[in-house]
Amino acid sequence: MRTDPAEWRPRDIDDLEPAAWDALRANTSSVTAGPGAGKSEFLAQRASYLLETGICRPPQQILAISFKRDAAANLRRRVWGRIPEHADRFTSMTFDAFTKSLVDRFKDLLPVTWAMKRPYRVGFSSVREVRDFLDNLAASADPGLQSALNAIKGGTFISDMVGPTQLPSELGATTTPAEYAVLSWWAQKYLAHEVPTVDFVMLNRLAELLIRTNPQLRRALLATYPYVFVDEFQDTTYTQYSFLHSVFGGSQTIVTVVGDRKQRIMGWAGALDDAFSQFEHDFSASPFELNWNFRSTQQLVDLQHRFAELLHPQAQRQISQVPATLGESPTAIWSFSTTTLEADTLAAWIAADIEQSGRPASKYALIARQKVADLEPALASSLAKQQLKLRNDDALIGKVRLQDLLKDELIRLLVGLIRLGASRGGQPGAWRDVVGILAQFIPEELNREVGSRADDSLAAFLVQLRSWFAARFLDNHIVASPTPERVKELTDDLTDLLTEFVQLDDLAHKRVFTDRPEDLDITLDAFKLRLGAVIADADAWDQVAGAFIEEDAVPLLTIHRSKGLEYHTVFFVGLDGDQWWAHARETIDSTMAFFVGVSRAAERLIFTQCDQRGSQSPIQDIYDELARGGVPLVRIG
DNA sequence: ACAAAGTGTTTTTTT
DNA sequence: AACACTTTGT
Repeated sequence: MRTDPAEWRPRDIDDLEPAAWDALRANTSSVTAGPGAGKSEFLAQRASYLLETGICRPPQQILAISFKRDAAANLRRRVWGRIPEHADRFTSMTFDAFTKSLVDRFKDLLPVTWAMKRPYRVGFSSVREVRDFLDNLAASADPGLQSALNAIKGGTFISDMVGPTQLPSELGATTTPAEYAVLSWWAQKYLAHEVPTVDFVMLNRLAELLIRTNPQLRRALLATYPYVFVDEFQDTTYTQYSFLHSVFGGSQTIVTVVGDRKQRIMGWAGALDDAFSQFEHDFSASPFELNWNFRSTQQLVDLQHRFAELLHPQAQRQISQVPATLGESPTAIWSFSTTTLEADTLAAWIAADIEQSGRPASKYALIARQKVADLEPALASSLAKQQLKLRNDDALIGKVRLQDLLKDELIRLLVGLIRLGASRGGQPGAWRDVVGILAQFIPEELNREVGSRADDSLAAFLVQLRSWFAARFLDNHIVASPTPERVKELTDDLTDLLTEFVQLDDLAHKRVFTDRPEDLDITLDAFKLRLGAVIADADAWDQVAGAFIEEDAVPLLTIHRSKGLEYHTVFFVGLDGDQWWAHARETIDSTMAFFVGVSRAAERLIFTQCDQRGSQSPIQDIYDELARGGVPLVRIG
């Protein structure tokens, strides 16, 4: 039943801050908020508000756009889990999935000039390929054009030139060298190619052309989605923004964008300088700023604020909602002579802190600016001496990065099944997770609670899986380690058993996980590789799921990969010129990256510097600001 | 054969 | 900025 808007209350959280209440009820608006403010949660609550009150009334839908797949999945899970009865009216997908789906569904409506004669292929062009194309083009061009074409950079041609160029509905004479280069690119990759090959920038332009040349299609889209959300708006590229503007600009659609100007870390990849101001201007949006911080203690918020002010002098000070529990000082800079001493000190300190606090290792994180693989060996061996594990989220498992593998829906399902099958019950979280993913095969299941078809078939399968485990003894300490052949046999059999249950050979089921069958193979290969390594090392089947996702390890990750995550204690490793070599050249972007790293910490933040790697002088401004913030510098060794 | 000059790499996502 | 690696010139 519909809730009266005045009576509506948020679910699963105590309350919203006053500014969030205002933004929740507002029309087209930009909502900016610092780290830990719960920006995605705000969008999830606004979705509940619009759907439960009937302000967004059937059959109208909300379209939520994110940049990354896991961000889109995360928002979808929150809303579907909270209001399953409205799940069919909340669409959460990535920018690229949305533009691609438009091209796939309506490609027949493309203008004659751009008609797609054959099925297209998605393919990415290397910098080398782009450079060769530009060189060839220059070689055969008029002398007047040659120097202009040669001056175009291969690395930014797609994002800076192909992206911003609107496709003309009919081809005519070109007026600038850039336009000539862009249309020649389209001619070669799309118009004249035996298999039209496009990347997501080009798909975006085709989708924009479709909407621009088919007013009835645009009207249908606007009628379906009167409410649009965009998350992480600070990282919007010019191409993405221009698409949003073409489709939803000047319409009745109510657009809500959310993000943080100070956390723009994709500038080097083409993100707009200030997407918010542009949006507020073009869409007449009302700005809102949220100021509560649900992540960090006030002391850490105050330190973060020093850097926030450097980036945005008008930044408002956040108010922490988290009580401090640590007695000692929550921040420090540790300066070492050698990398061995640095790694040993960190490892011993973490081990002692875990011993004393009982916190799991996953509440600590080692975060670096770049070149994480170079830092890994020393840190891993020092942690191993303390019986602690290091998880390098950047490591390649087959062709997949560990962090991406662990976020993959299929992998979560398979590991969840192993967890449920190998344990003696008491895994409600894993059960919910697995049923949630299974329910995607049978969407009508979302409307039912306990006793659904997904529950029944899962229970039946787990009986089978338990007997499989029971029949195969696994103890690498008592019995001699299994031979590689035996490990491979166990890995293959278990994988077959699991994928048979998931019915991965069924095309419809396959499509839930990926559009490209060859990617499924890459994911499954990576799954088997890791499963084999885990089985070879495990003492019992109930350890396998935990070892697979290494939930008891200290993660090591780059700032870019840490975005959106949080840890009790963060070690910001390598506060030196080696890791921060680009700081002088791109001070603003570099400081934003620093800000993102600093704001991952909930209660404690320790920086390290090591003479063997680099000195502090190239980032003296950061050291000065930390000193002004009262962060003590401790020399060790 | 060897030194000088040049190039690529570093932070990453999207079906 | 700094390093690894390749190409060019003598």
